[in-house]
Amino acid sequence: MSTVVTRFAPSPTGYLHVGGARTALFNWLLARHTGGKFLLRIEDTDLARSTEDAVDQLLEDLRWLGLQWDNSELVYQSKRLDLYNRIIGDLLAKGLAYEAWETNEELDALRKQAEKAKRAFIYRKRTYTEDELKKFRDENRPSVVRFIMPVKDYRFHDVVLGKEIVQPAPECQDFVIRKTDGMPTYHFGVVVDDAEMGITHVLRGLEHLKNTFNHIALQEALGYARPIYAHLSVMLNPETGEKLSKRDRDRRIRKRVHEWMKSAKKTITDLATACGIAPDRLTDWITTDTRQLDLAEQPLVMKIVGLTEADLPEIMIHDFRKNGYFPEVLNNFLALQGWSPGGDLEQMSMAKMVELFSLDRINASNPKFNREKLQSFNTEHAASAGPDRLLSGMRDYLAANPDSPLNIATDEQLLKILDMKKGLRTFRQVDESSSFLLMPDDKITYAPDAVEKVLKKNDAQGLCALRDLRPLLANVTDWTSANIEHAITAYIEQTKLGLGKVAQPIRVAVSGGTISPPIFDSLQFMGKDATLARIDRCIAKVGTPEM
RNA sequence: GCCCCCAUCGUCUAGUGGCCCAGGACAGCCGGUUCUCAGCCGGCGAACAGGGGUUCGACUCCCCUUGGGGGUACCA
Repeated sequence: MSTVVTRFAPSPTGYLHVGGARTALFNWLLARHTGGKFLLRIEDTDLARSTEDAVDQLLEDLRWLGLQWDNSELVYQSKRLDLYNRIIGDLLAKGLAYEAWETNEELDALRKQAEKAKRAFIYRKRTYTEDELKKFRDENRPSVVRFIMPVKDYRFHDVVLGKEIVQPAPECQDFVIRKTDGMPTYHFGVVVDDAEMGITHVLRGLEHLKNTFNHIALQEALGYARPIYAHLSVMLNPETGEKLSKRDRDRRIRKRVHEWMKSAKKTITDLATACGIAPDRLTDWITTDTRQLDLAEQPLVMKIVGLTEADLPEIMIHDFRKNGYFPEVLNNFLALQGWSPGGDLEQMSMAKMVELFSLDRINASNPKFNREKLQSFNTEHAASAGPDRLLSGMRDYLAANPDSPLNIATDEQLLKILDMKKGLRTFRQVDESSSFLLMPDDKITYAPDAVEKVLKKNDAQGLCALRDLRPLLANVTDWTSANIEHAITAYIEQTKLGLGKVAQPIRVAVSGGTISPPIFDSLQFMGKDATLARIDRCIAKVGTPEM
């Protein structure tokens, strides 16, 4: 009985994305379920795209999710070139691989030609003439190393698909194993490292299905054991129906910018001046679909066109953290994208998932990622979580959102706010609806539509109520929620106004908007002086002379 | 173009030939509760893509069509 060894092998090109996180989760679950090991390897063979920052972000996200890996020393492919070169040298010496000199342009031309002839492009070993070889060397043309893929049928059993996948002999081709820059290709790196690390189960995205044949051929040539393969479905964006991608956020902003220009009758130049980004840069971005705003530019543009963080689709794990989800809920939800324990069970702890996880209950069809259900899970989890978990969750959210006014709150204050916001969906929602409680007075801005609707409408009825209420509240000696309620209820009975007609003006005066925790509790939280000061300030700012 | 994978309510799914005129969850709709947002309570509508087989019997097995997705790199 050999133990299970799984791995997650991301390439460090940015924050961890949901698809990757699900792959990591499944590998982690399998390892934990079987008492095996879960290893982490960094596939940084693409020199142009890999960064050290990205590695840090990746590790941070994985830790946040609680997917702890078991290798104390991270495996970086970029640090293993000696090993790869030794093996490639052997392959070359044995005549199982060879150098090839075609340029990208030549290969492109061949591919186009094949497509025109309606057949697949297959690369097989070419013999170069002595003259050609001399010419290549003379002009110092860089070469790649290609593996001679033995021409035969390849087959393997896939656990998720539950069947044998076959590649017929005519589709075999000699693929590149070392690039001109001296780095191994993905195919070569995975095969060598999976074998070296003793990986027994490879769970990875479906986009790798056809790569598996290359990997098998290499394993056979190198005398490696074949791991068990399980290819996971790809998660789809419900809006586009395509693979979830980091680009989706940019798309959303782009769409909104178009709407904004149309409805507000603005141009891209207006946008550029408003957000302080060079007009050329923005024009280039808006006219070229493949261009993306970088992380620093996004918020500037979003602010102008009226988009908030919460409006963008979360794609990166970091986005979910910033938007105030529990990591355990995200894991639970991600697990359900393609796996089910069977029956009606959906909401589970990590421990329960570990207990119930099994490969043969993984689905092969591609799920569309549906945020509403995730939100609902988060809501229910928050409702059943104890104060400690809520507080630590809130603290974690605040750490990811250093600009929130709630960062100055004490634990006691946070606990009170959390208690007032029972029924919360996300921590961001708590933040957005409660941060006025801890903001300095002069940071409160009054939302124009709230002022209009709640204070000024009907001959400024709301504002009048505020003026009436001001002395009544000043008379409350013991400033508790219950006493405040008494005072206000008395006023309601006397004036025959509904509670809504009175509570809303106070809410606007105190928070600037129409959303807050229950109003009496909010006033108690702020204290008498702060409450009266805000009411005065509101009357002064909003009150009209003719009143 | 070529190769491959997939197919149950709008979405995620349960269902492994009779337990299913198909169950759950989210979303939706209707009603109730409430000072706002949320929440909560009660109710409703909603699917086996189509066509052939196999079988006493198909959501479940096979084939075709259609639809969706992925790959087609010196990216992983």
